[in-house]
Amino acid sequence: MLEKDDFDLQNFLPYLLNRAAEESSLEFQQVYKNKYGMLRTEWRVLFHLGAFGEMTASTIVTRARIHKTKISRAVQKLVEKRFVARERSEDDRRHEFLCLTPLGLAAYRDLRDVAEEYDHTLAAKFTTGEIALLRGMLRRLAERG
Amino acid sequence: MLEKDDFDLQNFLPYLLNRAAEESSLEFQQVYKNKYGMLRTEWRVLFHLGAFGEMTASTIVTRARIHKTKISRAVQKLVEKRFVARERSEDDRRHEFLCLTPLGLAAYRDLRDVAEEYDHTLAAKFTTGEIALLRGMLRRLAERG
DNA sequence: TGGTAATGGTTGATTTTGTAACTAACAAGG
DNA sequence: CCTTGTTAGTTACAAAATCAACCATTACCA
Repeated sequence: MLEKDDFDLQNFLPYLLNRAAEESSLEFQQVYKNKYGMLRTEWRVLFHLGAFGEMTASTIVTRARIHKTKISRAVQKLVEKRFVARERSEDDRRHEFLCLTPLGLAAYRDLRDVAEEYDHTLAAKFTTGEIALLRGMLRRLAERG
Repeated sequence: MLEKDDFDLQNFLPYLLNRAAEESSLEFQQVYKNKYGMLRTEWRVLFHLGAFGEMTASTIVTRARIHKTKISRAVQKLVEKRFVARERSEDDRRHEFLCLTPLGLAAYRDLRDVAEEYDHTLAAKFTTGEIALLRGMLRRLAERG
């Protein structure tokens, strides 16, 4: 009934990945939450627009693999906060281009700097080679499939 | 306004870790969801009890780093499903020991086998040495602090 | 003892998410 | 043109997560 067994939960990759992701996101999460009242999806949208420039919501859906309802609501919030502006395409009135406002750009740049520093802190726990390998492996694991 | 910049979002560790975690958990999630109607926290509690044996809710809180209200509700669900039995300690009546029922043990063993196979599939994308290094790095990233 | 704090766990109110159904705009074939 | 199908994005309602306040029990200590 209260048996014990040798399955190595601590090494089960999905569990390990989730735990590492949660733990390593905690501090950075506090920053965009406390400083800008943003949720994770909002942060991701902001960063996509900041890093890659103007794009539509459905492009973000594809690139970030986030469900369209989450994106839709995140964009609404960001528009309310005046971080993002939307503009309907004249060619195809279904498309809506999103881009950062000056206010959104300032927030993005601020958070980008925090993110870069945060990334360095995490990376400092390992050697350069290890970190490069880790990023490569994570990218492969993140591929759809 | 619609500026572009060179911040490498795709290599930002917290983002990469989250994406890899989400992607690599997807399929396994379907299994415990469709087969046993379990949520992620329920699965985690089940696996903790299965892999490490009888323990209290607060021990799981500490080990798995999940908030106590989530654990509390997950345990309720598992008890309803007759997967887990609870028993108050005589020594200290605040403590409540949790353990798997025979039904819960069967579910655990079934899912453990699926998990092991799933883990092998993920690991097969890399060399043995790479995977060992990855697990080690993830464990370090998952440590609190 | 008795008062205060700490621990283990639950509950309730609010926020966020997930699922599915929906509107609007366009495309393509007849 | 008109039906049917597809794409972009929103909305409604149910499910789940979060946060704070809450018991009950035990520990500490004046």
